[in-house]
Amino acid sequence: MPQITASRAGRRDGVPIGELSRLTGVNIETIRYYEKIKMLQPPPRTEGGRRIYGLTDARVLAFIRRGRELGFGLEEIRALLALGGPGKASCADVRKIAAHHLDDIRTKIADLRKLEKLLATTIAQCSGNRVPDCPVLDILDIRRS
Amino acid sequence: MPQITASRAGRRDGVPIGELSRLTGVNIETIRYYEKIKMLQPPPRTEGGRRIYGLTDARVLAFIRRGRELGFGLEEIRALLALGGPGKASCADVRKIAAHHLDDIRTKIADLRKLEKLLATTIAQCSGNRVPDCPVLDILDIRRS
DNA sequence: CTTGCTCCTGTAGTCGCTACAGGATGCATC
DNA sequence: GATGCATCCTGTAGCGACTACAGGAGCAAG
Repeated sequence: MPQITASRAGRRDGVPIGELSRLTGVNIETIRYYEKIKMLQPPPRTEGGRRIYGLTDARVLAFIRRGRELGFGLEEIRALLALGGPGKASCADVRKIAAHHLDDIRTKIADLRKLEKLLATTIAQCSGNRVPDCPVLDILDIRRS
Repeated sequence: MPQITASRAGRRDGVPIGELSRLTGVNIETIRYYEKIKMLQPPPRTEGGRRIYGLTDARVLAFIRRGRELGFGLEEIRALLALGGPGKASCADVRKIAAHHLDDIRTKIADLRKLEKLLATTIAQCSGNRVPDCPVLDILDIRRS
């Protein structure tokens, strides 16, 4: 079998941090940061002290990255990893986290939409001339709004 | 006469920081923070060293607060204050800052809407049962997405 | 004069990174 | 085997916009 005689966790040919960074699109410093805050397990090292990563690390890191892209906080992602991890995931728990996050997103969208409308109509009223009463400053100023 | 001979800038009856905080809805620590980063002029002090604020401070602070509520960054607000300040404001400049900010808001809304759709449809597919393949974990996992 | 509130300065923590400084390692080439 | 250069290491400080102390001083009422 060409399969692996691993030192620890099924890992031969590891990649150094720079290549993991390229593979996953996550910055090198960010990877080390994730290790520091325990989002990632500390990988084994070379004799010289350099980190060596395997497939599992790449997948976990990609998972984290995707979660961040979806706007999850690191703590939420940590929870999702724990749920998805040792196979004992209850889908309902995962769903709960995601649903909560969806609520947050919807609230943010609603807030931003209000802002957008207010700003857009205000800017539309602004001629761009040098006018003593600027509508944009007006909505900012308590005296008039 | 019980009246006060104002020390500096036409200011009688000043209020202490706690009252300014109540008046404007801005946290005390935040007010001091604004002073430190020079969003606010350092106010005069009592003999004992306590800050005394006047009307102008309250208006500026309210302006900043409103700007923050509208999602402007402190640097943008600083610029707006400078423009609106000594009466020499060109409305076009104000408009430019606001329009740029509006662009940002619209971009954020668009991004969040994409996220919302993706998450919402994914969560909808989730039964909540203990299923080996959780759709929510699936979109996070590189293997399937 | 004591109680209790407000206020003071200064520092450190939040979140999720990013950007150094000042070295050590590893690999290819001569 | 020496050299050069890319990559890596640790540790610390910075970003934005605050918030949260710690440890002390001021001040008004009873």
